[in-house]
Order: sequence, then C-alpha cells, then structure tokens
Amino acid sequence: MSVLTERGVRWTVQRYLILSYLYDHRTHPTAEEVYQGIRKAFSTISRATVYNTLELLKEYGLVQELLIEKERARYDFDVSPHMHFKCEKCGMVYDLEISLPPLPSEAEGHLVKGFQLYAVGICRKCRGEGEGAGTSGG
Amino acid sequence: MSVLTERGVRWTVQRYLILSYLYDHRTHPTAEEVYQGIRKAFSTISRATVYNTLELLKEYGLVQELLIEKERARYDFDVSPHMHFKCEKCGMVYDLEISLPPLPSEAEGHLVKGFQLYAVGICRKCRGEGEGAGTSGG
DNA sequence: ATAGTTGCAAAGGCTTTGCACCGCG
DNA sequence: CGCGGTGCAAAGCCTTTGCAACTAT
Repeated sequence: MSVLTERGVRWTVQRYLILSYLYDHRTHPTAEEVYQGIRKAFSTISRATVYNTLELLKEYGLVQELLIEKERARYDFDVSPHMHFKCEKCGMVYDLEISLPPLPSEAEGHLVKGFQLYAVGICRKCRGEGEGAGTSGG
Repeated sequence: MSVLTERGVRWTVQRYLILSYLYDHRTHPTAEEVYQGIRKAFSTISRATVYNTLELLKEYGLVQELLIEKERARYDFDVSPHMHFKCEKCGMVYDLEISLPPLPSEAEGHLVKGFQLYAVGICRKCRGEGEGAGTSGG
C-alpha cells in the first residue's frame, strides 16, 4: 500500500483488516458491518477506527463510498467505474455490469472528478419470490 | 395535486408551502433549509412536518431526493431524469444538462424503477477563483 | 523524541417517532 | 364522529471528535 506509506500514513493491522474485509465481502457492507465482522477475530478494534479508516481509504482511492441509501453509507472494494443497484424490498445492493456511457472530465465548465450511478427497483430474487401463486398484485 | 387527494391524502397549506419552496428554490435545498425558508413567512411550521412532507412528496413522485452527500439529503422539484454535480470546494449542487444514455427498465434480471447519476468535482466558479495568480497546482 | 494511530466515551447532527390537539370530510 | 395532519419534544441512529496511551520511525 505504497500509496499510503509514501505520504507518511502508516499501514497498520487495523487498516489491513478493514481493507481485507472489503476484499472478502463484496456485498457493499456498512461501517457497522465491517466493525462487527472484524470484531469476531480482532475484538479490540473500535468503531472510531473503522469509521476513520474507511474515510482514509476512501480519500486515498482504495475503496469507494456508496451513498445509495439515506440511512447509512456503504463501502465497496471495487473502485472501478460501475453501477450499483439497490432492491427496495430486500435492501440488498448489487453491482451492475452495464457498460457505462463515456463520462466527461468536464461538463458545463465544471471539472468532473468522479461519478456515481445508482439504480433502485426490485431485484431478480425478490421478483421471483412474489410471483407464481398470487394473481392480483397488492 | 390529484395524485394525493385521490388516495385520501389531504392537500394542506404546509404541503403547498413546501412544494412551492422547492419550486421557487432550484438550489437543491436540504430539509433544514426548506424549514428555515418557510418559517420566515409561516412561523408555526415544524421540522417534523417538513421531514414528513418531503418524504410523502417523494413517495408520490412530486419531488426527487438527492443523496449526493453523506451529511444530509437534498430535494429537487425537478423529477425529470437529469444528472447532479456537487462541488467539493463550495458544496453547491448543480444540475447537469448532459444528455443521458437510454436507461434500461431491466438489468441483469432486476426490475429498475429509477436512476440517480451524481458527479463530484470543482465547479466552474471555484475553478475560476483559484487561478490567475498561482502557477503550480497544489 | 516525534509524528501518527488506536480505542473509549461523549458529543454532534440529521431524521424519525409518540402523542395530544385540531380540522376537514 | 373519524381519519388524517400538525407541532412539540424526545428518542434514535449514524458518524465525528477529544483525549490519553501507545508505537513505529
């Protein structure tokens, strides 16, 4: 993680565990989920460290912060440009592999540094569950 | 606002004022800004009513909720599909008139109901202010 | 020694909720 | 009369912050 150490930022066990957790869990976990997940093996870690580290990793471009729901932020190890989809029924957040349009680095005079593309709806799984038996929708 | 009254939802002065405020202020105000703005002329309105009403108007498709920053939600009278841009320097949120690609109503088996496209960077105004004198960027 | 990091607890900010009162239908 | 809506205050939840102890350079 030279991107950190080159700038006087230390690579600690906590930071490694947090980045590893996101690497292993591609379900776009929340800060709390990261905290609870790491705590199982590393019980002394604190919420503050998780929050601070996620913020730091985001600033250094190592993770992506998703603002797809109002209640809380989610985090994604995959920083490549891709779309996210949230199911309004089960709450799960999926990656969408839709090919993205060319995104301009400048628009109407503004310098554009990054994009986020979010979609909402009903996921494949929830669509399947609601059908089959009933005939008239609620 | 038959879309409301048809379903037993009443059209009240408070709701009118809140929708009007968004109609008049296309700066993507926060709930607090809406509250403070309306309070000047209608001092008895409460925050709870503003929050509840914004939620209701959103659910009925009369306004759009923007999750472009983690700290708070913003609201937009314009519900047509368009992109938003946030300046990370001054914090202002602009509309972008970029023509959007055709957005699928289905993607990878998921039923897609709506999209949000956000961009961040430095706005035209802030870019202009920082230049002119200095030569090397920070 | 110094600058950076952690963990705890407390604070902070945005948003939601419970409840009594009010008003239209 | 009843359902819906308002306003107040309190609660709730997510996130940030202050600070003392600690560690790698």
